[in-house]
Amino acid sequence: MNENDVPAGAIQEAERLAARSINCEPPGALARKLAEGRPLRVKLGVDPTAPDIHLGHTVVLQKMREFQDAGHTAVLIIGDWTARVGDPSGCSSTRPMLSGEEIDANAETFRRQAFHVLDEARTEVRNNGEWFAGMGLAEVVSLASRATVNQLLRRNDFATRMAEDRPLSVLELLYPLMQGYDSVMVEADVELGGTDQLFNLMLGREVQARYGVPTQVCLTMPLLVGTDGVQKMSKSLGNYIAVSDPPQEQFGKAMSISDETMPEYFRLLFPAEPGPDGHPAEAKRRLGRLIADRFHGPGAGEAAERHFNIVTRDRGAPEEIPLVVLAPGDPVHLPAVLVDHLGVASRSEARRLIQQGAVSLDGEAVREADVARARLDGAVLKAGKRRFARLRVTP
RNA sequence: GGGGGGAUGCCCGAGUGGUCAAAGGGAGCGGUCUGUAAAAUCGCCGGCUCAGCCUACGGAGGUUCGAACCCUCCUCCCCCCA
Repeated sequence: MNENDVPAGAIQEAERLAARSINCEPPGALARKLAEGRPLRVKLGVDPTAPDIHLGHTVVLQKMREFQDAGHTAVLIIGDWTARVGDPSGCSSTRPMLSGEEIDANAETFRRQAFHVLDEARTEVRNNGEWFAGMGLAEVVSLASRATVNQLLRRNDFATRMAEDRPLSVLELLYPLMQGYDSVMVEADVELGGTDQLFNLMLGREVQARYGVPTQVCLTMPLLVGTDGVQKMSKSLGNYIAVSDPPQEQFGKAMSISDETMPEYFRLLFPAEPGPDGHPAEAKRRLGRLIADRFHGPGAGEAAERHFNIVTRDRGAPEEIPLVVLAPGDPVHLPAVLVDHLGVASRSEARRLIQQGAVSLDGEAVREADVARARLDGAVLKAGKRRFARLRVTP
C-alpha cells in the first residue's frame, strides 16, 4: 500500500496508539498495518528472571492493554527458554542463568500479576520453550544464518564490550536472534518493549524478513525511573513499587518519590488522569491513592492514606496491629521478639535499635533488652518507624 | 603455549605480620529537620542474652607466640606476548 493510500482514520489511530512512545519504527508502518482493518497481533516478550512485576513493567503492559481495548490481539511471550540464556540488555556483563524451577515459578507469578493490567480473556500467552525446547542443531544453524555478526555488533553495549575487550558470549549474541524468532513464530505485527529493547525489536524485523514473513512495527516505551529518582525502576536496585506490594506500602513509596520524578509517574502510569498540580505533597497523595486503587481495588487508596496519616504523619499506632502471643519466660528478651515477630534482621540489629531508642512500648522508649513480663501484656511494641505488634502474655 | 596482575564486609575500595570486625565512599537503618520531597545534620551499620565470645578478608593446607597480610597447592577473573 502506498503512503498516500493510507486513510486518515488509520493515521490518527496510529498516532493515538503510539502516544507516549519513544520509538514507533519504521515511520508510517503502524498506520499501514491498521489500514488493513484486521486485529493486529501485538507481542510483548518477558523474561521470567524477576519474580515480581513492578510499575516499570506496567508502563509497557498498559500500552498493550490499549491495543487490546482497540480490538487487537495481545500475545504475551514468557521467555522461559530464553531466560536460560540471560538477556544482556543494559548489562555490562553476562547474567547468570536460572534454574528451571526458578523460571517456572517466576513465570507463573508474572502471568498472574500481568493480568492486573491486561485483559486475560483477550491475551494469548505463549512460552517460547514451545518452539525452542525441541529445536535441533540444523534449525539453530538455520536461524543463525538469518543475521550477520556485523548487524549484531551494531548494538551499543555489544560494541562497547568488544571495544573494551570485555567478554561477550556467543550465547548473548544469539539472544536477539531468538527474540526475533519468537516474532516469526507468533506472526507479530507489532512488538512492544522498553526503549532499551529497540535494538532487539528492530533485529526482529530483520529475522522476520529473512524468514519471508511480514515484518513487525517496533514500539518502545520510556523506562520508568525508580523511587530513587535516578536509575530505572528495577527489582535488583530495590527502587521499585511492586504490583503485589500491600496498598499501604505502595502509598508510602509513592510519597517518598522526589518532586522532580513525580510528574513522570503521572504521565506514564495515569495518562488519562489530570497531571500533578498544587502542592507536590498533595499530588503525591493522589498518586499514591491511584496506585493503590489500581492494584487493590477502589477504596484501597483511601484506606492506605488513612493508615499513612496515622502511622507516618501522626506517628501513632495503626488501626490493625498483628497480635503476638509471647512464649513463656520472664523476663522477656526483646531482641528475640523483635526478630521473630517484627521483621528485624538479627538480634544484634534489634539491640542496636533499642540502644538508639527506636524501640518503644506503648509509646515509651525501651532502654534494656530484657523486660519484665508483667509490663508487656496488652502493650504495643514498636520498632523503628512502622513495625508494630500488640503483645499478649500466655496465661 | 609464555609472561604479568587480581579475588577484602550488601556494592565500590584501602590495608601487605600484631594496635584489624578491617580506613574511606555508596547503599541501608535509627535520630534531628520536614511534605516519608530535596538539601542538611548526628549516630548505627558481621553474629551471639554482648565489658566477653564466635565467625570473617576466593578455597585447602603450611610458616609463626600471632596472618587479610608470608609460603604451597587449587578455583575463578583480567592484562600483555605468541
